[in-house]
Amino acid sequence: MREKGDMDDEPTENLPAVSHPLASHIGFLLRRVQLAVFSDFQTRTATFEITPSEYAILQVLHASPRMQQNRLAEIIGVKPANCVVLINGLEKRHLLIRRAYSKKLPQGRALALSLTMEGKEFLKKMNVRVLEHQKFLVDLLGVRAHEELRDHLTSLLDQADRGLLG
Amino acid sequence: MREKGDMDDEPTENLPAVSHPLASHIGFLLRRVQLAVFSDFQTRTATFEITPSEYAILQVLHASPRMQQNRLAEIIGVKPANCVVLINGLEKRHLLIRRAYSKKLPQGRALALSLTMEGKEFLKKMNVRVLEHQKFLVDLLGVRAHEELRDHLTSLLDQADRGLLG
DNA sequence: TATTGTTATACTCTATAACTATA
DNA sequence: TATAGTTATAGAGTATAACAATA
Repeated sequence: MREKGDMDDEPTENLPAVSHPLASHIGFLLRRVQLAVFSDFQTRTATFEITPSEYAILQVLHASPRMQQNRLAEIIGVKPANCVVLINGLEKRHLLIRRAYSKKLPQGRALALSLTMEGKEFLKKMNVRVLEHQKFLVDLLGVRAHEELRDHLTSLLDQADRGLLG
Repeated sequence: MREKGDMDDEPTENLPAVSHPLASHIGFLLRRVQLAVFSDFQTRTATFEITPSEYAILQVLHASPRMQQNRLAEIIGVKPANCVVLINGLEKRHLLIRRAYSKKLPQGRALALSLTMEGKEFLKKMNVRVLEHQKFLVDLLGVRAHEELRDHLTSLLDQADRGLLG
């Protein structure tokens, strides 16, 4: 039965976003949540004037020094061409160095990337804020849910890297 | 103890991406997974020539006809100014219509957005592919993990909307 | 006059192709 | 000559401010 107010040009009542059909779309949720999480990251690390992608570079090079650019680009999910610009900026700030390999494995024009001492100290200071950011997410979700979220995202990412997705 | 091969200019061995410190960064995982999931969505719906954001608009308007643009923009997480362009394109394709409210609630220049019959049929056909996309994700993760992922993302999104994040 | 929608614009991110440099 | 890196450029997505239209 229709109520008296149910007229054709009446606007839809305001509803919380969660009640919409998009609420069950993983892709939609991923996009919204990613923007929010990045925003929190950026806010907490604003004084370091660094983007999430640049942070990813420093973090990967800290764990795996003397890495090639192409391999680094693959890991952080950025095209080699775009990675160049990021690395240029970090090199100008003396946070990392490019060195030619003198021998061994790589072919062609391969360069080895490593953090400078300055870069390591920078990363150490920045990680204080990044850990606060991560702790904030854990506190919001709870330890268990945070682990589940991380594991499920990792599972999807692994399968995407194996070509089962995308 | 250091092995004989442990020289200073030797490159780091190749490792699966998952072994990197970024593997526990929710923000990093969200970005990578979102790109992969969107890519699968785009591939499966390529023939409809529609972006995820445009799909979100159609889906929301189907569930909530006569919605205002500002409210729609808020729900799909796009600035009103950018939403205009998306709506223009969908209107030119006759998938939705803009109508002025003749009376009642809204103030100012408010317009009511609704799907056309063509828009509803378009969405119905497209949803066949979108459901395949969603089923693919469920199959990859398993029903239980998919639900957990959705719930955790929703939880984070709700708290972000309440200003606790970002 | 407050609210809603629109335009214009700029900035970032991402994608592609063509080009350079090195083992 | 195959591999790695670089340049240039184009296209999305996003953000902001100024402006126009309507109750």
